[in-house]
Amino acid sequence: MSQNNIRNMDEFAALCGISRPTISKYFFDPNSVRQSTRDRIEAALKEYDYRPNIYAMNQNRRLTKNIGIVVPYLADPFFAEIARVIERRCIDAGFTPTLFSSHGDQSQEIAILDTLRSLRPAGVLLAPLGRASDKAQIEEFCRDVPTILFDSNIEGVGAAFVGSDNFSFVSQTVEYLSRTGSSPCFFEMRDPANPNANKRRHAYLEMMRRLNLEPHLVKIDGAGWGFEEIGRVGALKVLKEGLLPTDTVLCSNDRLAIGFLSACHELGIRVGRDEDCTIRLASHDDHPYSRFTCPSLTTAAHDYEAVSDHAVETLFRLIDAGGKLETREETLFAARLIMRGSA
Amino acid sequence: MSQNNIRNMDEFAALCGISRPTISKYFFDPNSVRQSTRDRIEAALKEYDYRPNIYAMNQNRRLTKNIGIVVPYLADPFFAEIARVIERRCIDAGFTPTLFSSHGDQSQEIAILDTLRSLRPAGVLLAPLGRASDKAQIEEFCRDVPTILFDSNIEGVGAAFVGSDNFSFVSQTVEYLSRTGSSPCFFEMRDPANPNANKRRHAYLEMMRRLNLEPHLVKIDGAGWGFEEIGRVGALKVLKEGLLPTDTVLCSNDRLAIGFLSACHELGIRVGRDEDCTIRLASHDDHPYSRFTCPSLTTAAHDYEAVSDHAVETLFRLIDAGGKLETREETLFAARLIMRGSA
DNA sequence: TTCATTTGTTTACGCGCGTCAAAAATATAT
DNA sequence: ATATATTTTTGACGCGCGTAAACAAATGAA
Repeated sequence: MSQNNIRNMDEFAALCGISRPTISKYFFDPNSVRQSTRDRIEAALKEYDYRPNIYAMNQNRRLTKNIGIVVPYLADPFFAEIARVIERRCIDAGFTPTLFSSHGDQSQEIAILDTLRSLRPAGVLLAPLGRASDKAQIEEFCRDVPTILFDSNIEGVGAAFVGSDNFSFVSQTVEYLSRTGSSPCFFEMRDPANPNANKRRHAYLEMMRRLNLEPHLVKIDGAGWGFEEIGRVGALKVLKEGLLPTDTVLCSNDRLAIGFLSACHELGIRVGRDEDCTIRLASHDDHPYSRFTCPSLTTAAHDYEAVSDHAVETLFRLIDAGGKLETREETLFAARLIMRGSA
Repeated sequence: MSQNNIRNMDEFAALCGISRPTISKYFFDPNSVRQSTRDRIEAALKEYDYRPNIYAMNQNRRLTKNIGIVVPYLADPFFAEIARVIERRCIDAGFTPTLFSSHGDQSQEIAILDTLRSLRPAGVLLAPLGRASDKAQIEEFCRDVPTILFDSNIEGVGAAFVGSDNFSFVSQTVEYLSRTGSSPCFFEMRDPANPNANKRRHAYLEMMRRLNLEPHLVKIDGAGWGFEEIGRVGALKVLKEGLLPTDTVLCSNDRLAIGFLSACHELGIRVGRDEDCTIRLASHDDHPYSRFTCPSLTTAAHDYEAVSDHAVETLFRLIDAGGKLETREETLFAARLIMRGSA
């Protein structure tokens, strides 16, 4: 690769022997020029190592190739993992994804939307904070920027929602636990930040009703995104005070369950399905660490790939359609029960 | 806030009653204009909600206000956490941070550097992959872009390095374990991806020499960034085959230890310092989950805040100095021993 | 008041690229 | 070969802002 310092597209076009508007077209969409032309450009690209100035490009383009990815809490490996998959898909499709984390904080989420506005992205994949979100602000943002919501839904907001089917999660765990032992109580935060938590509670109640079993909700205190600690403290209290109505516990999510397991260990309570165990524990999400807890967690797994893929594909359709979809689609993917040591 | 659609800085300047060059100055540095002028601009800003076009801004600025943050593996909450702190500091200082994860992959790390070049950032905070990094490429990048390395050092590359003092980590754990029970063997990957792992091994050997104890290295197979699984499989093998030379194990890092604990649980081996336990286990990093393992992990904690703060401060100094520091600084922060249930 | 210093204004140019319209060149089909 | 469709070229303008120089105004101390 020769070390020619090419300053701008004009110079590169001259070296290619191709006009600048054609080069410009190529960089917006390599398929928009004839194959022979494309080959010549790409040959020159290899030789001269020119890259267009992204700022000058984006200043005048109707539509940038940027895509914003917003997750509520990146220190949760679940979101890190889903962000990774989404990022990959965007890059493969020729877009430039930028990752943002709200870090569990409303003002940060709003600040991110503000930043995203001035980035003028082609589209945004947004997993809202949930209850903590400023819904009016998100709604306004979605009116201006083509946005797909994922993970956590806000009714009527955004062009589509892609997530997991909470009933599928809970029905499988409840059915499994009830069939293989005593029926579960439901362990959750009193004021869950995430709307999925509410859906899971309803699913639990509905499943227990269908199975003709008595439901028990165990609600613990705590706020914020430190779910493990909230689960641990809540479990300690419940266990010490003997408030657990059954010997089978279904946690709303894996991170609470991780805290629950920690509390059990502290108190010398054995968890699992062996004879010497006094509690069975299951939960939902198939968090990346749930395989490594002691005992490993029986849980219901998200279809990460399906959610990521469908969210991205929907966004691409939305972008192609010019930012508007006829109807707001809601797509939910079923869970897969993962049986491990804890129940 | 009136809904005046302000198209550009000219219009906003007119509404302010202030010339455009002054407005331009203000947006580059609000302190560069007189207080009374600043007040007038900010009053107008409140009223009219104008935001300059970032693409037009960055196209012509000598220096953008962008800062790149690159971590090797974002699904590791350790990096997510440090990235969060760094991000915050950059925003507070008036910069626009952008977060990238190499996802444990060399080609992605190179692609990120490529992207960063065209972003023309004021500076970059880079935590390299380590052994998997293409050092020549990173070196070349650092020649062009003001860069601070953190977490994982590459000798002589970048304007400075900020990280943790591995000897401080290992000396404290080795000393503690030796003092309170039998001396530890060192459990690690055969070919660690991260240079810190090598430093920790050397520190272990050196400490054992100083304490006049016989060192034992237990090396396990495995590649990639799935440390928990590598640790679990490695521990299963070592435990089943009775290859453990002592009943006290010091893991190179917490994620391996999490896998080790998982293996112990599978085999019914109790870990901790109680009388009925057969193994003591400790490690390094104070991973966000190490508090919630069963038993909770005795470990040596990074000074997250200190590392983040110093890395950011060094970068700001570097930017102020025009991208060059007289000498390449290496700053290492000591660890803090966290005694928990596992040892 | 006077003068030096800081701060803001005016005017003008340029950055690198998107985009448009009309003309020219090339490819494809008949 | 001719006609038609597709692609590229030419030439030109504009985007929104950074920046520079010369000048004017405000400030502040003596």
